[in-house]
Amino acid sequence: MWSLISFCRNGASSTVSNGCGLMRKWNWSPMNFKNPEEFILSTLADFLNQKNLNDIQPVLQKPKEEQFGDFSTSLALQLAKPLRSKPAEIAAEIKNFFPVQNEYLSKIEIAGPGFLNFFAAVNNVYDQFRQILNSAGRFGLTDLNSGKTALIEYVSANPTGPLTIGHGRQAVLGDTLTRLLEATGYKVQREYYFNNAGRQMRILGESVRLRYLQLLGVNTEFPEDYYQGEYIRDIARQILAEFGAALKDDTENTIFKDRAEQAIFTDIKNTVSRLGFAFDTFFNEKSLYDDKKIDAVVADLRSRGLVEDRDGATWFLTTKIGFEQDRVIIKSSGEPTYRLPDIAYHVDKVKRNYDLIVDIFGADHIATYPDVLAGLQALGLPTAQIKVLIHQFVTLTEGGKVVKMSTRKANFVTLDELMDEVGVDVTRYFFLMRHMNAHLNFDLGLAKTQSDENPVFYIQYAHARICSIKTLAAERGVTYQPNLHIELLQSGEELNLIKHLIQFPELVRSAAENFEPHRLVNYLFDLANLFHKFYTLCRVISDDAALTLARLSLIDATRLVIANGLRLLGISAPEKM
RNA sequence: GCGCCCUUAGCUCAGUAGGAUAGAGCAACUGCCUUCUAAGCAGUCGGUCGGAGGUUCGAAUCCUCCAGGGCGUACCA
Repeated sequence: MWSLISFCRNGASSTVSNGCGLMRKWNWSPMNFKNPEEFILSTLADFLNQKNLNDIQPVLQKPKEEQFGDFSTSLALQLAKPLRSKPAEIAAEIKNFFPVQNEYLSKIEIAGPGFLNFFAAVNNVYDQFRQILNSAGRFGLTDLNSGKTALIEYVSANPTGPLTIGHGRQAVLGDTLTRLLEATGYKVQREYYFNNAGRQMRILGESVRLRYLQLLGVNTEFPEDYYQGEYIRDIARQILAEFGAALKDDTENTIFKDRAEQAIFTDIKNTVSRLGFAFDTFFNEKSLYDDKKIDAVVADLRSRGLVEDRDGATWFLTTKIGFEQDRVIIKSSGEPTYRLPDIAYHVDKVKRNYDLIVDIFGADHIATYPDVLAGLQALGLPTAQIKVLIHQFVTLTEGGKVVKMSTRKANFVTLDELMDEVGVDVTRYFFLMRHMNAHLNFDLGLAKTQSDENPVFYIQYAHARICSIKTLAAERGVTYQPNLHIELLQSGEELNLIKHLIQFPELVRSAAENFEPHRLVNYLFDLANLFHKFYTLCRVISDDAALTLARLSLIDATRLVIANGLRLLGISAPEKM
């Protein structure tokens, strides 16, 4: 696939034409650039500068075809119109603009209608490769956003029942995005927003109370819209064990609700912990009422003429700020709708001054966030730092058939049950492997397969294979030293692997910047593929001592990148399989 | 009706700012284990990128319209 390398010149400027007619090759000084990309982009920018075309941004791509070099640009094609010249002629001019001798490129070719194809100097590739083992566990991390803070809110399910598979996708996405943001330097706080006050929680408490009465032999009806799950009975049983029949006539029921909330939150935290992370803060909606932040938002909006009392309810006049209809924020019953606390919560978040605020919602919440952002803007607060991510739903399939996610126990409705069935690594991998905009088809049959059909193991297997080779090398008394003799790595399989490895930091950066963890999954899959190909064709431990050492460095670097990548995904990197 | 997302191989999906011959996994078929893990590798088969226009030297990608699917469009969260 073609790939965009970089849009900026990273400040590593080369010499600029000085207007005295000197060709830049005379005053070009070496050692200014980290890699060929920077060198090419800088030189292209200088070319454009000389032509007074500074508004054009040169773009580099990575051709998928080896014959088209390591980097390619269609700049000459773009310039054909402004320069009123033929692309091929412009390409030739650009090619001549590059210094003949430089340490970054081995050659430049003009191909097709006017593409410029750049071939990286192999020594430069080796230099970049050495960074992998030199950086070790830190390879792939950048300090791009160091010093910045981020808040990421996700899951945020009210404590009315165990986490479902839908929550699972969000939990894994959120955790992995956190890890990716941290890899670019952010200090990230994971927050879980919940409400233990509203109607749902009242029904929860009542559900437990009714089950408790049933356990006591009271013949009572259990309404259909109450919580049907077996976990309600479990909680009722615990209360029965502790209090006996003492609560039989207690209709106040706060004990039922409180015990239910407590038990369910414990359960949720355990599930999250199994997935491999923990939330830093749990933000209770109730605190917004206690701290009068709800009232403050209404008062503030009212003072701006954006609130009106009508039909016994309080309305947010969103039509005044460009929406099609006004929204009720306080019902005639006196209870706020979800919009009001949502706005107040976001006001609180914004005032906590994070450089980045990420909200992850399921597709069913698509309608809520425009109102929230509009509310913030109406209150004069900034929203540019807020990134709202919407993910599509999960469909469970098995044997090509959709598994209905009903409340019936027999189906895998909870995240815990899914992890019991397929394990944490598979769970995380399947939730991460698709773009979050796409509906996720979770193939239970495939996930359960502990064999070659399961893509998770393909990556892990590469890691385990490498560990096995390293063990064998040690057993045979090979003294391994990192980065020795790597110039001996010259075959196509070896160079393909090396070139893929050195892209890792850029890949991590772009996955984080675009909030797209699935890119890392695809990258690691491709990496494993390149390794397996190398493994098949190149023997690591051989009679050639120098080549053995070189290849040990290559597989060790591969192992490191796989391990670092899997760590970002929260997936284990087993040494044996 | 309106809003957001989706439509790419038989199935599940990639395709990262518009680039060169559209990729992978699964499924089907064929080879490769006396050599560091065959949970692997190599190969065959498979596509009017939902449809129609448009912009461009160049479109799966951008714009418009249409069709199909999902989710919303509450004084539910």
